[in-house]
This record gives sequence, C-alpha cells and structure tokens, in this order.
Amino acid sequence: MHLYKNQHLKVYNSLTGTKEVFTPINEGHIGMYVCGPTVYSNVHLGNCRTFMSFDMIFRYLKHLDYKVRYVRNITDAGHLVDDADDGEDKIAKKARLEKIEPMEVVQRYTVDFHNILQKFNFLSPSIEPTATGHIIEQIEIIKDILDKGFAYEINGSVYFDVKKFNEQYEYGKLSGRKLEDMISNTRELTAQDEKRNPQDFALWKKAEPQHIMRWPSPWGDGFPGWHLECTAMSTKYLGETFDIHGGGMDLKFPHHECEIAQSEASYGHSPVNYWLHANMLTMNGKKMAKSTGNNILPNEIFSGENSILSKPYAPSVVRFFMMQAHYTSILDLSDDALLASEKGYHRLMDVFGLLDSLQTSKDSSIDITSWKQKCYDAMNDDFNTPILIANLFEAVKNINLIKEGKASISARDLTDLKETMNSFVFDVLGLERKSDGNMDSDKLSGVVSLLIRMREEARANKDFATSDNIRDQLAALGIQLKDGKEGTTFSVS
RNA sequence: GGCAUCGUGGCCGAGUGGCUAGGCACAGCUCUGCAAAAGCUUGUACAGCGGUUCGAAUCCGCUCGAUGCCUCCA
Repeated sequence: MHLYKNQHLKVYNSLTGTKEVFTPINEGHIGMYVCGPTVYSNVHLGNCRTFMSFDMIFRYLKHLDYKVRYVRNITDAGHLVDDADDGEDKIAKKARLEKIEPMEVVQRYTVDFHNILQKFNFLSPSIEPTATGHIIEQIEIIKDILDKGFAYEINGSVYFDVKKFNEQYEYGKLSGRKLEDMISNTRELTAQDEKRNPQDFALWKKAEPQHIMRWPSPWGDGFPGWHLECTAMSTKYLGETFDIHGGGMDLKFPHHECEIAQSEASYGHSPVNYWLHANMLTMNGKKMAKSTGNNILPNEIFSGENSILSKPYAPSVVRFFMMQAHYTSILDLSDDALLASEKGYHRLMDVFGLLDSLQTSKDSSIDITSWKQKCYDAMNDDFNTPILIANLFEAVKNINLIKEGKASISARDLTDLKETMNSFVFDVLGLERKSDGNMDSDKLSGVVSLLIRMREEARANKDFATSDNIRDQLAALGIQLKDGKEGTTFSVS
C-alpha cells in the first residue's frame, strides 16, 4: 500500500493562484523540473534556499512512495547579460574576465555548487542536464516554433514573436500580466533593437566573431536564448506535459512565462500542471542577489567568516532555520534568528538520544496516531514545514515527559513514534544529527560516561569542588551534562 | 510609473471569519548540594482608519510602510 493513497496532498499552484488537490498525470509517478543555477559564480545562500525548498518537496514526495523523476538543470550557456544587441552570455563574460575557458568557469562553479549542496545534505536529482549538452534539442524547438509562425529570423538571430503568440494564446497568464499593459509601460529604448517588439525574446543569438561560446545552426553560428534550455530539457526528460515545475519566485517573469509560451507555440498546449514558486531569502530586508553584492556564501556561514554573524553555524542549523519558514514566504536572515534556530535545533536533536532508552508501559498517555496524522496534515497542506516542526516539538515535549516518568508510552507506540520522528526529521526535512567534532563518537561517549561516573562518585562524597570542576571543564569543551531522574546524559554542541 | 505580494506579541515565524501554532528570549515555580537540562505557569499580538457580519488578525475599501517583478537573477 502506497502512502500517497492515504495522504492527500494539496499544493499552491502559481498558475491558478489557489491551493489545489495534487493529482499526478500517471498515478504513482511524478515528473518534476526545477530551474537550476547559472554556474558563473559561487552559489549564495539565497540560491540554496530555493533548491532546499524543492529538495524538501522531492523528499516528501518520495516519502509518500511516489516514484519521482526530478530534473534540475545546470545553466552553462546562453544566459544573456542583457537583451541589447551586444548581449553577451554570462559564462563567456566571466571567462573573458578571468582569462580562462568558458567550460573552465562552468566546471569550477558546478563543482562548488555540488559541494555546497552536499554539505546541506541535498538529495541528488534524478537527472541534472546541462544546456550545452542540449543544443541540438534547442535548435529543433526553434525550427518548430519558426514553422508554426511564432518566431522570426533577423541577422542570424531568432526571436520569439510575443505579439503574434498573444493573438492565439495568452502571454502573461502565469505572472498576471497583460501584454497591452506591458506594451504601454515599456520604457524608451536607447539602443537599436532587432526585435519587432520589446517583449520579444531571443531563441537564438548570433555570435559575433570574438564570441567564444558558439555553435553552428541553420541561422549561422550562435548560442541559444536563456529560456529555451528549460523547455528543451524538461520536454526531453519529462514529456510535453509534466506534473511540477519549480523555481525561484524571481523566475516567474519573464523566464517561466517564456517557457510556457515556447511550449505552447511548439506543442500547442501548456507544459506544466502545477507551477510551484519558492520565495526569496533576504538579508537586511533586501533580496540576496549576485549582482548587488547583498549576499552571503554558505561557506561564510559555516566558517563564521563574515561581518553579520556572531558565530559559525552548522549546515543543519541553517537548514532547520529555513525549514521553520514556509517555502512561499520571504525569509530574512539574521544572527538573532539563526541563534534561536540553533537552540531549537539542538533541543530537537537531543531527543533522539533519549528515544532508545525510554521506559515503556502497558498504555500510552499520549495519542501517537493522531499526532502522526497531524504531522502528515501539515505536510499535505502545501508542504507546511513550520507546522510540521511545531508538531515535532510537541513530540519533543512528550518524550521529555516520558523520560521523567510524567507520561507513559506503550512499546508499540514507541516504535511508531521513533519511526515517525526519524522519517520527518531526517528523511523529509533532511536534517542531520552529528556533532561537529571529528572524534569517534563511541570513544567520546565512553570517555564522557567515565567522567560522569567520576562526577557521580564525587557528588556522593559531597566533594562538590571536584564534581563541579568536571562539569565546568566539559562545558568549556562544548559538552553539556544533563542531570535527570534516570541519571546523567550529555550533549555535544 | 505599471503589476504583484506582504505588514502578527521583545525577536523569528504559522494561521485566513468564532475554538487565539511553534521556536528563541524574559519572569515565576518544580527538580537540584548549587546550577544546567527538563517540566509547569504567565504574555490576549495581529500597521492605521472605516465598512460587512451576531462575531474579523482572517472578507471589502482607503491610507501609510516594506519588498518583489517589470533588465540578468534562486
């Protein structure tokens, strides 16, 4: 029996602006495409939040026993710096500035991207295709769109004819814009433009002689437009219509709007059933962006080497911090917020050390079955991780009560509780429980246990100087002793 | 300027017509040799103004403020 048959998921669909019951095209299977990074610089934390939101979504869908094909691309070409005639792609520009091969730039930042995601404990997508690996597919789509009359060629470049498209389809339906409004609000163009209308966008750009990234095409040497790669790769691996398309809120317009237009122009129908948009991570109340410099790199958080944070934070703490906000809400990064999350994270993790040693009773004083369903209800409601976490803390409280003998649990319920906690905390939220130290954990616990026994002895002899000394010295090392009814436990921070 | 979104107690952050999440901080209590940890208790907050309603943080209008997109952006 698959879990998804009992747990009914609802998602907020940006296309309709409503929360809808999620029904995949093929029962039990889900195709999900998420716009990945443009690899021309290090990923910053804002980028990570979007990918983390979809990592969590991917994890939950898998947890529900769906078979998910998750495609997240790497954009390594064709990303125009601007839309003017001398538009240059970001990779090539960076390569020129750093005097290295474009693919060297791509390699460097792709590796960085993967390293960072690994630290955050991301699951790998099913397929991670690159734009440069799909030039042929992109050219085929351009030919098709030209054949259908929704694009025009000029001077070796091909542009999508938005006005023409809008006569038969609806350009702007995702972002709630009307073409007429856009036309009337267009700013004065300073540069000469090949485009018939400012709203038109490039499908293929002619490469000037000095341009290093170039491919042959029916229209001469050039490179593909930015929006096209996603259409080409999502279609190739997920089909002309697939279930979920995700990405950052800032890609809604024009990127996703253009994707819809390309697909509709080419295939005659909408490509995606559910559009999911993750909201921005801000810093100092402003969106993080590579271009403005208002950003922080993950490694700067892990190491504490930055000006806004008082200390380093572990990847799992940052992950927990992000999971405490709903993925569609703007989240602001601050030291206070991270500090609070870190404490909460430790409180949550400490409970896992207790679960194995809990005393069971004949009956339970708490209703595990309904608690468990509350956890699912939260996630089924558009992946509401903050509510899920609130429920997890409900369990934390109960586990502590059981440990103190103020509540009871049956063996059967305890098994269920353990499994549920493990599933949600580690499988779904993707948190990790590990101490930062490199010390072998068995040896560490052996040593600390020894010290705990020595302290017990000293206390029994009322030698408080010695017992307090042990406690304080361990605390200085980041090992906290916790005295309870059943004895002393410890946690490493 | 246009189109959107948002404004919740000290901080972060859920909730969308009545039953007032959660985390962190603070205070009191229990426990403790003293602490810490843990547990218990207390905080009646929803930008402002008006309207709809038996009832609104939640719906509508206006005002103010913030942010996002409109050009590359997760």
